[in-house]
Amino acid sequence: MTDKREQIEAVATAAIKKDGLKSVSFRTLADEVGVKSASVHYHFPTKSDLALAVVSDYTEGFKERLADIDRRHRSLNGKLNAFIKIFEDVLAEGDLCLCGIMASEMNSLDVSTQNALSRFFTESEAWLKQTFDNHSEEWDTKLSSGQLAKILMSGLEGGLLLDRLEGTGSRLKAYRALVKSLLA
Amino acid sequence: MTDKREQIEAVATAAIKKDGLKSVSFRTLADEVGVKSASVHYHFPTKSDLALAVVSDYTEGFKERLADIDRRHRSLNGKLNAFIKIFEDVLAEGDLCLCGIMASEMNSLDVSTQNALSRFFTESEAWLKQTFDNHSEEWDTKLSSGQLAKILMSGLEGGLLLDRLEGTGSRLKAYRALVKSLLA
DNA sequence: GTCTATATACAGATAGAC
DNA sequence: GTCTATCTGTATATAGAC
Repeated sequence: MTDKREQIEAVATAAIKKDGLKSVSFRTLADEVGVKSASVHYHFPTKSDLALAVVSDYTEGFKERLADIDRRHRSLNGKLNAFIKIFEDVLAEGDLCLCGIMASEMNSLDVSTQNALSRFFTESEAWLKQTFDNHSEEWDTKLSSGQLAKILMSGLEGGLLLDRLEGTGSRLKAYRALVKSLLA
Repeated sequence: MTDKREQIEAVATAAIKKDGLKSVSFRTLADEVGVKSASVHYHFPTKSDLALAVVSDYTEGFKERLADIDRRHRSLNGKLNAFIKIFEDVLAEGDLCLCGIMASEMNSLDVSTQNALSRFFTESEAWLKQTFDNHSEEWDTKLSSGQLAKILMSGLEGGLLLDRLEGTGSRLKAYRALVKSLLA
């Protein structure tokens, strides 16, 4: 069995992706990993500690997936579609992006967690921008690589949010079409 | 002074746009309108009743703004930029779209409220699609009007969510640039 | 590291007086 | 329509034994 602290984080992450940090309690976490709530407080003294740990881990995992994409795909088309597939996989689970749903709870998070969330989005956009820059001969539009990065990141976060309401993936599909229309 | 029920709804709407329905309690609502929580329960027996009322009102108000746009603007460019400005105004208040933030709380809402949220998005997208169709000679892209509608609605919801984290409006600005690039 | 037990606060909701 | 009072459940968090 994995380390208890990691187990708690994993259960918390899964729950937050479904319904946000507010819906997660030390009691429910404790029940799911088979301990008492005081033990969860041992690993994460306050809820803020848990929030920051979960966001940091999620960001690290996301960056690993981006590194995977860089390893596995050579074309801009391949890379962008693999990026979109990350969101489609989240949707298929009935989840949201952990950082997206926590962004909607911004006003009840402490500043360090807010900053960690900001970093998730700016770093993801930085990867997208770099990807466009590295493949400048494969796309053609009046928009800059930085604008395209922001459009894609925002659009996929929003598309996930809206698509989950109905279970269909029509908005994420529309973003696949947008990407296709940008390619030379 | 306005009707108490409307006053409660207004205060609830403002609070939800900041931090979601979960952060709103009958007690805080009561305090803000100067009554006791039991009186709030008189107007809205359960929290679900309040949620549905607030979403319905918000949708109605949003549709009035769309009708205003149709009255005030003749070009596709003017209409789309006015549409984006709705989101920029929400951002300037430090708020989110009420239906966007409640979509992130989907799993703790009852089905009728979930359906009302779905309707908000599909009707907004329907207005966008119709707007593109009514101005077919003013834009030029391989994408369909329906795809453009979904891309814009998702992107603006997501852009608002991400931009609010930092206070800047860079993602919404990128969507202004995207719209510009679509126009013939 | 995990437990029992508890402090304190706040949530949604209702009964019944006025 | 609004009030006081209360029920019941749950939240974060901590003290102290093992």
